[in-house]
Amino acid sequence: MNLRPDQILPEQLRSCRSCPAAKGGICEGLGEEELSELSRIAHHRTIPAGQIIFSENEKPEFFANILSGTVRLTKALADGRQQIVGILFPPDFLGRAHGATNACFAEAATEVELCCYPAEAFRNLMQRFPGLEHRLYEKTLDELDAARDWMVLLGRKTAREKVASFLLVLARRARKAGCAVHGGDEGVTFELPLRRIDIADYLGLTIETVSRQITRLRSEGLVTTVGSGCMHAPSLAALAAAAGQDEDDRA
Amino acid sequence: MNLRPDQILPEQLRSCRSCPAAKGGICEGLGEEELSELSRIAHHRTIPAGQIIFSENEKPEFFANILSGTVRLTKALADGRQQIVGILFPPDFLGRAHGATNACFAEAATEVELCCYPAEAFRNLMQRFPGLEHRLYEKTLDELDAARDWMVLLGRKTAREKVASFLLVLARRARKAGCAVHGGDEGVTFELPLRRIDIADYLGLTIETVSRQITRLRSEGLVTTVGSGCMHAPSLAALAAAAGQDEDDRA
DNA sequence: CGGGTCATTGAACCATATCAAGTCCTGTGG
DNA sequence: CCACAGGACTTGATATGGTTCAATGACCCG
Repeated sequence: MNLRPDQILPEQLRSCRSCPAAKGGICEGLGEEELSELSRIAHHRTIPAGQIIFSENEKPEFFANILSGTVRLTKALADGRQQIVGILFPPDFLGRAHGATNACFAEAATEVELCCYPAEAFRNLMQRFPGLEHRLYEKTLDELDAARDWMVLLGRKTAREKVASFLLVLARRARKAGCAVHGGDEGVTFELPLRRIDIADYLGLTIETVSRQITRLRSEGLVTTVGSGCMHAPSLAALAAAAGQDEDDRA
Repeated sequence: MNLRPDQILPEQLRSCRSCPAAKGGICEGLGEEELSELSRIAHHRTIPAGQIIFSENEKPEFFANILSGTVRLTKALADGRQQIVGILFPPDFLGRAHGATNACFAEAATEVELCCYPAEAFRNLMQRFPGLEHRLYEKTLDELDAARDWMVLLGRKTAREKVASFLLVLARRARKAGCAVHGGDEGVTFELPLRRIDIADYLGLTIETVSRQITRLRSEGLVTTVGSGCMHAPSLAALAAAAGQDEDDRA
């Protein structure tokens, strides 16, 4: 299965052109040379739902772009209490590009497709191409902003606001993905890529409380259930109000 | 007061050599040229306790190294609820080096000394010197780790564990600053740079709960009060246990 | 149809918030 | 030096939002 570079390269580069993670991913804006070198060390991998992608305190073996699916980043206390500290969607980057060990667990919340780069080779490329490191830095700043928004949620929001905030994040993502340009406040239908237990671990609640609050938001007409694993929000503005959001906050 | 570069440079560079933020700061490991260019655009500033250093959603005018004092980064909900999303000490870097606006408020928790760089000039230097951006990226990754550790605290820890965790952070910092190499678990004396209200906003609690938990930890012998604004922890291991820490966790 | 997982609902409890006094500092002016 | 004013902190009593424990319901897959 080991192809020589000249055999594998054209195929890989072709796939880069149609990559779902090209827009917004770390590859965006890279030059021909960077992209070609990146594609040379890349390989795709599919990971079934529920599987651990890498573990905390482990030496990282690879970094990856997420091509499809949802990844949850978790940390746990000694007695088993868990907190989800990040959710990654395409075209997010997975892995801590510097440092000796992973800072948290990464698990496939759904089936996940990755475009993986061996750690050693990727770090070499980063040293050679400041533009690549620059893209990663920007992505990390965005992750830091998201983490801090979540700290506000965890520390200061009520259960209802927490659940509404979570649904709002999903709804906004879905709207952006559907790239609806209409500025109005029309409804959005979106998938729930997480089970109740994951939502609870993300929001610092119990599954029972999450369930009750979803029921409540439903009874208030802020969301409706569309079959299993799918919801519809008639008004993002109303949902944002329930989330205690700072108006224009994009989180 | 405007000096020509050849006049200001030697003085500035000399002060860089004895800079309290040199060890661990972004300047560490930079070459002569980088350092000299950085020093050329730098100016020092002292900010009294309680003053806002910059505001959320504002275009950043400068970035800075913290030379002394404590800075709190805060976010607020529309109705006034507040959450501290980060605490910065020397030699941390203050500011979001990319992006159009500040992501949160920065306030001087104590009197603060800064080494400021005008935003525009600093970003130019970053483009020219990948090594500088690399240092900043590493620092940002550390901040992200810290933010995620704090998410676990906010989402999953009890009030007692939260307060113990906070005191543990301060104690570990003080120990490291005193650079005690003795591996044993001796006591540490440290300052409390935050008032109760700040501690509460950092831990997602009320001041009353913070006060009660400190009283409780004191009565349990885990800490003692040393005058005003100073505490002593006889055993970091015991404090870590009360913090529900993952043993070797350095946060 | 049966067994498993996931989600919902109900009832009781408890940790933390809230409301309300008090106490301890610290600086200031007489 | 004392009196006292204001802020920061502590302590107490009560309320409550969210957890816990337990049962039930919905769905999927074999």
